[in-house]
Amino acid sequence: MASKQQSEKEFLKNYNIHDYEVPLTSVDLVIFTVREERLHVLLVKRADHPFMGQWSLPGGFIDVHKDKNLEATALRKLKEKTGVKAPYLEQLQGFGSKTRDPRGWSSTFVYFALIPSDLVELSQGSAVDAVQWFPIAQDQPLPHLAFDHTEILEVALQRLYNKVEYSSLAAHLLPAEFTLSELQQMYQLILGRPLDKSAFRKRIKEGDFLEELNGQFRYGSNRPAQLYRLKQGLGLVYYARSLSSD
Amino acid sequence: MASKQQSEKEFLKNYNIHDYEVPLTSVDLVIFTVREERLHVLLVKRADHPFMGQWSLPGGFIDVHKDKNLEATALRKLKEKTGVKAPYLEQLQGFGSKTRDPRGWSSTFVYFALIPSDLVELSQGSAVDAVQWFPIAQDQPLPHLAFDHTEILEVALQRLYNKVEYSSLAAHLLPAEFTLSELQQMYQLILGRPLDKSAFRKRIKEGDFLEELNGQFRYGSNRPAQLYRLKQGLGLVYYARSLSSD
DNA sequence: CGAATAGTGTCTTTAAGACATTATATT
DNA sequence: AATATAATGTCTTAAAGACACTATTCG
Repeated sequence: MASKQQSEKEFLKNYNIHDYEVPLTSVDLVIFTVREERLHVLLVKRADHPFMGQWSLPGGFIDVHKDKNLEATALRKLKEKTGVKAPYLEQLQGFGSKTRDPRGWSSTFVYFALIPSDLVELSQGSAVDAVQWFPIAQDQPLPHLAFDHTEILEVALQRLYNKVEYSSLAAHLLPAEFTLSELQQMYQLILGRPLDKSAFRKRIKEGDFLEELNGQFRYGSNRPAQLYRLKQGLGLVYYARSLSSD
Repeated sequence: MASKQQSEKEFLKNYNIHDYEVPLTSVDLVIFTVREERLHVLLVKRADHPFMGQWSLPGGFIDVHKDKNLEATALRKLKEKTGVKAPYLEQLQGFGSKTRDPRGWSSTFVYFALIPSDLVELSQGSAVDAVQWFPIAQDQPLPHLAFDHTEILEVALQRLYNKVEYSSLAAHLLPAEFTLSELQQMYQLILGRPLDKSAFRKRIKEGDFLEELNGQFRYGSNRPAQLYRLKQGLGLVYYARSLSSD
């Protein structure tokens, strides 16, 4: 153990993390997409112990050589599993306890990602038998998940539902170009309730995070709909007031 | 390395975390209080390398034997430094990178605590020379902090300012019993702007997180003020609308 | 033209801001 | 009574909800 007398340089030369009992630390991801009018979450079947053969959230250990920070680990894992490079990504929360992993004290930094389904190419990673989208729906319960991943997924869903109420978050589940009606449908799908068209559009205009694609429309057997895309480099826009108050 | 053929039990018997290069993992705390009409943050002077002698946020390593989960580590550290057992405590965010600690890849789970100043008894911990409250103010810059703690503190302050706008958070900085005027002053102090008394009170009543202490008043050379306390077991109350929109 | 969805306008409702007024203690 | 702060009431404002109405394309 280091003495107080030595210099910082000397101290670092003698420092060895393996002199201490440390927790396992990993990064896990809750990746959502919407396909076929339904919210889905990405799960992987574990190829190794512990919980071999069970479904779990994608994730893994920090590579102390490759990853420069936590977000880099999350992006690396995301790309391995989905091929998506630039998703909406934010940190959800850390989870850590003595009991969540049979190997011992374990902690994980969980990230929360939204990706438009048109960008996804699922790939089989080296340590997984399978990668699969599972719909989030009452009538279709998810399989039992490894570790505390059922609880983590629940926290992620709450974050999603809440944040959609007062921010532009839902737009990140759509392809790059979309109409206001498509955006409203996305909000409705996630919130599980219809929204008033007029109020919705006033809010979006107020938020000022979309740009009109001049002269570009979505055509159908009706009046064509103006196409929009997200203004670049804006991040999320938050509203002063939540979508509904009761 | 474990083979896929063995049982989970066998696998765990042979598993050794020290076979891998793992990041350092710690828990740090941003502890706020308000004393003498000013927001303060608790800092400790580091007694050991690295950054010996520099001020830093209180924190330390997870004790894999004592701590049952991350929050337990945070509460243990908080109690060691302040004597406070049941503060307002929430997880702020994880921070982790190759460069934040000279010992190597390092990650930390940062917790955010609010404590009423009347409960605090500062104590000198074993690994610190000093524990001290520092005022948060433009005209009084904080010392240069160890690691990335300046950045972490900035994130915590933003969380504080934001959350006070739309929740009952500020009430957790007051002693157990307080008047509505005292509560309003606390909000004003943190937000740095005056609030309208009538609007403020309507909001608090709407939130319904206070209970009147029947017949108990704060006396002065004026009309006595009704005393209130937080309703127990409620957690934070969030408003549908932020305090001000411009 | 009819069907269908896009897009806008008007009135109401809700919660907050501005600000005046009343209430009740001490000195 | 004067003073000080507590507590409440009224009017206005901002943004959302309800809902009707107009616009524009295709078949």
